[in-house]
Amino acid sequence: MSEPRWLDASQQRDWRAYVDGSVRLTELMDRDLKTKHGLSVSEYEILVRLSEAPDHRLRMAELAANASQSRSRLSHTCSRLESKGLVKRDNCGTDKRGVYAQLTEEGYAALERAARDHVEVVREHLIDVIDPADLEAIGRAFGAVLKRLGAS
Amino acid sequence: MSEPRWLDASQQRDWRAYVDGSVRLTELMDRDLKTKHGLSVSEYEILVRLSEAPDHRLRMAELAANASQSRSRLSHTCSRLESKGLVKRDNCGTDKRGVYAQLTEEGYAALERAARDHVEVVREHLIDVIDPADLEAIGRAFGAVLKRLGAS
DNA sequence: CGGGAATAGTTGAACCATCAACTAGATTGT
DNA sequence: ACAATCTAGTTGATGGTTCAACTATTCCCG
Repeated sequence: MSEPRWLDASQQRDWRAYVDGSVRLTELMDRDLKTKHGLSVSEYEILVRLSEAPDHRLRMAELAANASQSRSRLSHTCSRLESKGLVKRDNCGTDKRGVYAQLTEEGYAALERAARDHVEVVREHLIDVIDPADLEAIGRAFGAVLKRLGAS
Repeated sequence: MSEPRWLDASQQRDWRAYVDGSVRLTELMDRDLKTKHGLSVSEYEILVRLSEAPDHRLRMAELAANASQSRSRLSHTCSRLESKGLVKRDNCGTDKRGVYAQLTEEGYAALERAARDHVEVVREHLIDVIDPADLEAIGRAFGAVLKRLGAS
């Protein structure tokens, strides 16, 4: 039960800016995707990961890890996406427990449309308003965070 | 309907690291606060803002803006906090529509306990694992994001 | 003053995430 | 081979968030 090592004033300020800014930014992206394309951020993320996978398909567990979602959440989200016709499930031949999530043509098209708008929002509210060197710093920093988290 | 200005490879990598890292980090903080102190991040944020206000109280609207929450969400969250005895509502004399959210003694004590653990998590998973200059960059960058968002 | 517009805050319903419990198939050890 | 255990994925209940609708009060202005 040692004394906590409090943040100093400048750390406090920077941390607070990050918390507030990222909350507001996520909110904005969420509303934007939802109103213009009927997708939540987590649905969007799923589509992105699938689109980057070979044959546009991934095993559920891999997809969950990839998109930083719990398996349960992925299952629900995937059902929603399936009922919208953007994804379909196939079962895996080699492992009868296994399920592939497969991006449909329609899903790919929806993603392409959404991505165009999305990248514009990301530029307009983050990338174009900060110093390029600061974006690199952000990448470095959160890369380190991921490495730290992965190790635990 | 112009061509979207896609991100280049390095922007893409940095942006992705940020998205993944911040999702995972928030998740971690959430679970930590919830298991150790029975508080969600948004409840915690409310307590923090109140603790920083004069007399430990704020008008609902101001508190909502401060904590980047919708009024509706604040209303619900506040009710929960109230039923836990951490906050109480007082109505405002000068504006009969107005309501003050007031941090209770118990609420302040709970916050103090939670903050000790919380700062440790933030250090261990972000501040202590990144370059101090990168933290400053993060602060600068998200400060700019907030400024951009505030202007819209 | 008085009536319309704006503001403060709450409420309930629908929606999404989380957690624990569950089914079914694979793996391991003896 | 077979029981114990582990992994893949789903499901349903619970609780938090969002959205639209609502009440009550204040502000604005002719």
